[in-house]
Amino acid sequence: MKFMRQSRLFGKTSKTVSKELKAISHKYLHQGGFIRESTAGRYYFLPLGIRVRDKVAKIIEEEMDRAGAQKMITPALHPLELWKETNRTDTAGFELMTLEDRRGSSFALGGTAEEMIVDLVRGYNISYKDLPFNIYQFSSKFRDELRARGGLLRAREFVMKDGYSFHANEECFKKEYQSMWDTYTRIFERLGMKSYAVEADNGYIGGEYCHEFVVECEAGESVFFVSEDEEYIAHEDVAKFKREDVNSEEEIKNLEIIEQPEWVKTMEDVQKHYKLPASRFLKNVVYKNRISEEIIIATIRGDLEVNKTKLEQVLDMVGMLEDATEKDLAFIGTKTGYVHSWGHKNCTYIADLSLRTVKNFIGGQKEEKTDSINVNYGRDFEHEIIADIAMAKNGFLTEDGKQKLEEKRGVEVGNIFQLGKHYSSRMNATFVDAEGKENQYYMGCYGIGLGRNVATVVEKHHDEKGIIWPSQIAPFKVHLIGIPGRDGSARKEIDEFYKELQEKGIEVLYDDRDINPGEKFADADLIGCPYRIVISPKTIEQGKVEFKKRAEKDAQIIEKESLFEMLLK
RNA sequence: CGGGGCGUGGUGUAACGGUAGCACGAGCGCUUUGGGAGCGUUUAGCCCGAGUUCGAUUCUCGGCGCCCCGACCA
Repeated sequence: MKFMRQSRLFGKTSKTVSKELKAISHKYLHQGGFIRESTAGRYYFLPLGIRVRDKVAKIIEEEMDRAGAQKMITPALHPLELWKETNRTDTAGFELMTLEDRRGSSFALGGTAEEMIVDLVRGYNISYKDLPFNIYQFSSKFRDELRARGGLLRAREFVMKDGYSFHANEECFKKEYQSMWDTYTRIFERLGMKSYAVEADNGYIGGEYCHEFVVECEAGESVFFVSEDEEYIAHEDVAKFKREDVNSEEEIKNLEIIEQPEWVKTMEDVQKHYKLPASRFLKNVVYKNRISEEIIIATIRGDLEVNKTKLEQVLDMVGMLEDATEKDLAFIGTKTGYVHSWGHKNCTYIADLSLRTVKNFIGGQKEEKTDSINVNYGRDFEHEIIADIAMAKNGFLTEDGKQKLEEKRGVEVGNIFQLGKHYSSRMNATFVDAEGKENQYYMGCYGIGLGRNVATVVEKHHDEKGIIWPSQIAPFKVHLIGIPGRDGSARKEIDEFYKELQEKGIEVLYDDRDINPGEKFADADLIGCPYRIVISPKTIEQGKVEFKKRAEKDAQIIEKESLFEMLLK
């Protein structure tokens, strides 16, 4: 539908909004009559909202098609056995939603569709001649998020475009990865947003590398780091950085156990007590593998934080680590504040690279009244594993030490994953190669959440009065405001003008409601169509129309002809 | 799952151990008509359950739901 009388439109605007809605996109989309809450994280898309979302989907579809991908659709209920094949009933980071049918068959409500697609593909006799291909769908995804937030920014049910590509080998995959990279960049550009392709962690999806496309904005949850030349862009989960030497000029001293007052307990206390910066202390962070129950002690320089994602990757325990409890500490014979950097039994030690940057550490083996000083990594203790398991921070240097890293925050509007043979090997999905041998597929997958993109556009394009939609995804191109005048005499001309816009094929929302002009203007600003046209006795008298861009402050009175010319351009 | 806040007409809110008030909205009438207008009138509400009490919307407990922070995740 290209036109609509506002008096007939389902879904009203509201002047007031609950102060509980904090995200600006949530607020405006609710107030403007685009969405309505059902339960936490599940939303109705009202006529205005679905128009926008459909336009976003259309842009995505156009670009996916242009890249040679093919649209299809999978069922929403996935046989649970498939998820078991890849072990994702255990590792899926979101709580998988499951249900049974009357026969007792178990299903997962699809949260992502790798298993389904691989199951589909492996059911065919596919040869290398059929490869590569990229198949995608738009479908509702169900994720039992621990916490939904920010309206459409993180929902429990949302429509996602997810694509899956199948290849004979890595080289072929890499071309597709690049193609999807370019496709995504174009999509977000067309949606009116600048995106960063951010190196990220694959998480429960699997595979070895991936990129998040992130649009910078305050409401976002993705924290990432950008080098000055923007060559290095990485999510905080994976961001690498240089650990600078803390005190390389210092002489190495002998290890000593010294007395320490009992009030010295926390990191803050020791800094106060020794009057030294945090970087001079050893810090131990304890985790437990929730599946194997193994206790992990990560030792790190006191000024750094342990990066759990990196840690899980290094230990090959993706999605399995949780904070150790007091009970877990008791299991290895200690308690909070008294975890040693060496010597505990029944646990695995791992060191961060930063331990090599400090001479004469303080701490590492703290008892009730004593602590160790002049501890040197490599001399006094050494862990089996030493790796990069630290969080980067704003202002840290890139790995080569040449540039500063700037911390940014944004919304992850899409992602592309290298999956490699993660799924094809676990699910034994093969094709026949040129030599007639069975070979596992090399795969990638590519996702974009529609609602989240709608919300992100609002986060980026609004002012204090409401939304300012980019023309290409606005619910309507033109918001026609009729002011019939005191005696209603202009009504006829306004209706005629409305008809004229329709005949010319211009998308228009016509505010024909019998309310005050001020209310119409306020709603137009809130709804945010890119062009506002006002017809009133005043404009009719001049034989012209009033025209205003939502993004601009002032209106202009122009000839109808030049208006049409501009709108049809 | 941990911490905090909250649950009153469609929306936003107030008060109170005993009668639930206001504003917006919606309906009707009149007026008004270029930035959420006015007057009158009508409409509509205490999340659920248990307990304490003569009496609970109010106090207590439990449940459910919502928002925010964290954990988690994309």
